[in-house]
Amino acid sequence: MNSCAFRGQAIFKEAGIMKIAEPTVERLVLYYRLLSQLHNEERRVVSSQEIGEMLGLKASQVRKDLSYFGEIGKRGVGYHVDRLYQHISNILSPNRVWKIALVGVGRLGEALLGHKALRSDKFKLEALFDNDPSKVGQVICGIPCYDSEEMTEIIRRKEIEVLILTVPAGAAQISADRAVAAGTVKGVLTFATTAISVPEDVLVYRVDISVELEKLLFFLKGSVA
Amino acid sequence: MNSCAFRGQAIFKEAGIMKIAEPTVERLVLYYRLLSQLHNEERRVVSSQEIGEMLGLKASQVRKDLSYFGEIGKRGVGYHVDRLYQHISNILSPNRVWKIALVGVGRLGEALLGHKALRSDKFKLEALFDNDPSKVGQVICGIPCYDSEEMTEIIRRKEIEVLILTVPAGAAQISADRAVAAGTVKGVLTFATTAISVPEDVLVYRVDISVELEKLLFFLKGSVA
DNA sequence: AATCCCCCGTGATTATTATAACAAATGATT
DNA sequence: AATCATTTGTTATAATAATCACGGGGGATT
Ligand SMILES: NC(=O)c1ccc[n+]([C@@H]2O[C@H](COP(=O)([O-])OP(=O)(O)OC[C@H]3O[C@@H](n4cnc5c(N)ncnc54)[C@H](O)[C@@H]3O)[C@@H](O)[C@H]2O)c1
Ligand SMILES: NC(=O)c1ccc[n+]([C@@H]2O[C@H](COP(=O)([O-])OP(=O)(O)OC[C@H]3O[C@@H](n4cnc5c(N)ncnc54)[C@H](O)[C@@H]3O)[C@@H](O)[C@H]2O)c1
Repeated sequence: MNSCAFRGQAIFKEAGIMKIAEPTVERLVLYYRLLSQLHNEERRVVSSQEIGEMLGLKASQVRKDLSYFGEIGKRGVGYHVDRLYQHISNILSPNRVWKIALVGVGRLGEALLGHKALRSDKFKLEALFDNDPSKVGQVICGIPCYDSEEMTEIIRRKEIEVLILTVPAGAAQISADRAVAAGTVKGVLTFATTAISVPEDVLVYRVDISVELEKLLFFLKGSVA
Repeated sequence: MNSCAFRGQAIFKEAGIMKIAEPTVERLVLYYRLLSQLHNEERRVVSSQEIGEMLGLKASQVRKDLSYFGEIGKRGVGYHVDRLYQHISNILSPNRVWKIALVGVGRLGEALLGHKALRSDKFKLEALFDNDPSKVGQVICGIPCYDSEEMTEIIRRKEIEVLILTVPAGAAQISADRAVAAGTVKGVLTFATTAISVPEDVLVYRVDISVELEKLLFFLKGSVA
């Protein structure tokens, strides 16, 4: 089963190629988490209605998302928890273990290092980079920290494919440039509060905490008298 | 100028009520940051084309977003940097200084505390909450940390309106419940990797780092051979 | 086995968001 | 002043995403 980035409702394509919309992938991860929980609770079946209530989604949305991958539920009954869990797990599982690196071992970088989000069997964190002499050369959370000046060379040598950027805004572009120059980087997850420009074939995802807070406050302004 | 949360393209309403789509608000924050930078560089004018190039957006998107708030640009010329900066600042500025609290002073909570995202004149961080005895009673980054058992009472007394949730997933719902019980909370920004359920009139924004990483990996799988 | 209520899968519809296209305005140039 | 190259504001259109609505299994119950 192949898949690729796509803006639009998920559709089956003749050639066996499946294109899944980003909002659907996001919800698949939520379904996966929920199923994991239900699995642990030894729950046997669950309906789209129930999934929707637990995640704050419409039942029809849940059914549509799940139906993109074949008829996995049972009419009149619901979805078999373990089967659906395994199914979504297959969909989300990568076809390889990605090699990743984190640039900027500051407050946020260290928080990430300590968190389970970076302990996944989908990737292996192979290197850290920083320009702070007190960090370079250290082994932090079991991962060696290198000088960011050597980034291009080390990323190329280690064949790092994914970059997590937790450097200050001013260092984001130069860090991205150094990493991309290695030629191995396929994707970047950036937390910097600035836009970065990379070659077209590098996929960038941005997590912008300040923006989310601003949006919350903006819409609060309108909803409250 | 009033505004409220709304799913759909921004429209002027007769009554002077303006409804702005969330994607537009998100980009407004990006425009604001960029304008701040251009302002510091003493740039005088900028075109929608240039803004778009710097932020990775189409010029037509930029013009559309900016036009919701009246004719602020000058045809044949572009947008006057300082004027647009001030204008967006007005749009984004709250009609009050929000009182906020942060629950869960762990790795992520502390990273946020140290970051400028929580040093804004749009809100005042009034309280921290944790259930770790080594944190309760301390003053962390200048903010007092209270026992999470006392949350309802303290939030009510301090009239906290916005909550930042950085507790483990298992503590997210109980924390939200305790806070909401105070009756003063209007909005929540949660980083927990779980859904929380709150009354309809409480606005929830979620930042889910693991989900973003999962999405990146999923779409990498499809884009790479 | 007939009846009933349940609940999935899916095509149709609606809602939302992005892009394109162009008239109108602006300042520069001749 | 007329012409021209620009660049906005805005309407029209396209693209994307969510929801509805219903056909059709599925199993329990009588
Ligand atoms: N901390 C937060 O809660 C938070 C919230 C929102 C956004 N962010 C964003 O995340 C990023 C990191 O924030 P932070 O709070 O961890 O900052 P920080 O200052 O604590 O850490 C930044 C790290 O990057 C390193 N660094 C600086 N320049 C570098 C370079 N050229 N190459 C390699 N490393 C370099 C520094 O030595 C430091 O270790 C920033 O862009 C920030 O805007 C952070
Ligand atoms: N650290 C990260 O980079 C990261 C990444 C993605 C998601 N998250 C999410 O953010 C949240 C916090 O993560 P973290 O890494 O900071 O965890 P952490 O364990 O470092 O911190 C959690 C804090 O919450 C406190 N706490 C626990 N139960 C509490 C309760 N009932 N009331 C009040 N406080 C309580 C703990 O004492 C601790 O100080 C989690 O939901 C996590 O999934 C964190």
